[in-house]
Amino acid sequence: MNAAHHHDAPKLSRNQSEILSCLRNSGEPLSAYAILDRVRKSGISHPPTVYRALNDLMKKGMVHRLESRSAFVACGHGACDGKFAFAICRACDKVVEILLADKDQALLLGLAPDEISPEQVTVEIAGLCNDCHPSRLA
Amino acid sequence: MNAAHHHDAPKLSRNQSEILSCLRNSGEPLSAYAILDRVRKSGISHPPTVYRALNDLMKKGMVHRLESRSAFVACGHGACDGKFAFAICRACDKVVEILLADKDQALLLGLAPDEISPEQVTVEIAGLCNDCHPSRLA
DNA sequence: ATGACCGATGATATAACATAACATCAGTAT
DNA sequence: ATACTGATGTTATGTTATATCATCGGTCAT
Repeated sequence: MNAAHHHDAPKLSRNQSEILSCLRNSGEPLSAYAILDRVRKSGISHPPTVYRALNDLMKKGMVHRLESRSAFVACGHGACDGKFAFAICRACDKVVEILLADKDQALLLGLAPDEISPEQVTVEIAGLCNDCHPSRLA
Repeated sequence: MNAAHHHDAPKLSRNQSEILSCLRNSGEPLSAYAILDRVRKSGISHPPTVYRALNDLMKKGMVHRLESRSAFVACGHGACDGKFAFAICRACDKVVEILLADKDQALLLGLAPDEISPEQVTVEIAGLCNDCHPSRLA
C-alpha cells in the first residue's frame, strides 16, 4: 500500500552516501558539524564538503533541514518531493516526520496572503514526547 | 471590533524599547547583528544585550523569530500570545504576518502525532511577492 | 544608614553555524 | 595531448548565538 517509495536511489556521490548513511544511522537530527565529526573517519574533513552534500541531498528530497534547530534529518520516506511537517520533542530532540495530506497542504498554501505566491511551506511543531512528559518522570 | 489589542505596553526596559522601536521602524526582518548596528548610537554595543532583549520581547509576544531566516520581526499586532504564520518573499524579504484562525491553529496542532504533545507551531511560507514576481519584471 | 542579597545589564570571550573563493583533480570531447 | 567542465578539496572568513563573569541599582532586614 502506498506506492511511490521504492527508492531508485538517484545515484549519490560518495560524500552524499556517507552523509546520508550518517544521518540515517543517527536517527535523530544532527547539526552539520555533528555530521562532520562522525564522517571524519571516512575522509570528510571540511565544513563545505558537508554543506554541499547536505544541499544536494535536500534538493533530492532525501534530507530535510529543521529550521528551528539548525539541524538536518534523513527523510523518513527515503525521499519525498516536499510537503511535510515535523514534530520535535524539545527535551530529547526526537523528531517525527509528518507527511501532509493534500488537503492540509492546500490549507497551508491557502494561508498565504494574495500579496505573496507561496512556493514552500515550513511547519515545525515543538512539544514534549511521551517519554519526556513531566507526568512520566519519577 | 477585535478586542485584545489595546497595548497596555507591558513596561519595557530601555534596551527592550530601543530594540523594539528599531524593529518597528525597519518594517522588515532584521538579524540580531543588523539590530546591533542600528542601536549602537543608542549605547547598545554587545550581542548578548541584543539577544537578551529579543528573548524578553519574544516572551512577551512582541517580537517573533523567523526560523528560516535567523531574523526577527516586530509583531504586527503589537503583541500576540502566539499563533501565527509568516509569509516571506524570498527575493525582497518582505514579511506578512498571518494571524491564524482558531480552526487553523487546531488543524496544525492536530498534525502532531500521538507521541508528541504539541506546544508551539512554527509556520513559514516562502514565495515571491507581487513586486518580485518574474512576470512583473521588465 | 549599612551591607547582604538579587535581578538586570555590561563586557569579554568563544562556541556554533555557514559560505565565499580559489585550488585541484577526474572525465571527456576535441 | 590539450582544453574544457563539473565535482571535490582546502583555506579563510563571515555570521549567528551563548557561556561566563563583572558591575550596578534597588530592596530589605537589621
